[in-house]
Amino acid sequence: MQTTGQKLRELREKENLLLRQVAAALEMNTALLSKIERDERKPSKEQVLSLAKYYKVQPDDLLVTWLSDKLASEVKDEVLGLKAMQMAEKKIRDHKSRNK
Amino acid sequence: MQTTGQKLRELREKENLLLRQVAAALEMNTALLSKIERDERKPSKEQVLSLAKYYKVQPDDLLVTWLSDKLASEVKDEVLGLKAMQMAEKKIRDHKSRNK
DNA sequence: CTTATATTTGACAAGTTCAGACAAGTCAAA
DNA sequence: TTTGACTTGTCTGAACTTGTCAAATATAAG
Repeated sequence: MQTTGQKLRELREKENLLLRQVAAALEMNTALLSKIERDERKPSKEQVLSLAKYYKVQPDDLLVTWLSDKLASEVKDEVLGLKAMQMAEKKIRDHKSRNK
Repeated sequence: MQTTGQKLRELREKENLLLRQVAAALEMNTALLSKIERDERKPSKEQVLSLAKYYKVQPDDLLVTWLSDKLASEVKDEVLGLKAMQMAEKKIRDHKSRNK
């Protein structure tokens, strides 16, 4: 199961691109991109979308991973994390069916 | 499906207690407790535990709800929220089995 | 009505968090 | 030992949050 950072690094390496190159194309700092790829900084939604566009991949794939990173990090130290995830899932389902 | 605030309000009303009383017992501001019960402020973990103790209920019940509130709010405006929740759930499971 | 009490609201000060920048560091290849 | 790629440590400003206070509103009772 991959993180956003891992996916981004794979994408970049598959294309044989340098951090410098990608960073420049997206007008972002090289060190920052390095940190993002190593999950030391969380990219913004906009950054994820820009990167998906740049690498020409489905934005949704990256976005789901990115969101799941945020969720997982929220409960990573919590014993009750899994139970909470399941309850949250129900809440989302309910919330959705309410807008139908 | 209830929020932490809703549960707390139910608990208090079941005991016929005033905001003022509960707040005083926990050394917290009345306005703050009011906001927490209406989900206008998110209680800290410590506050949730204090409240559980005060009302003499299973801390875990409240804690799971509290955590799930945080998770749900993280994805509430996201179309891909549900998919992300499911991926996050896998991540948690993996993470757990790794510590076995 | 008037008063008393409970709760809510809005605005703000203080505190916390974190992305992003920069400079210095490591590492590998040549 | 120089060069280029990436990483690391540190700092700052901006955005967000929390808790408090004072004022507003609601509710009940006389």
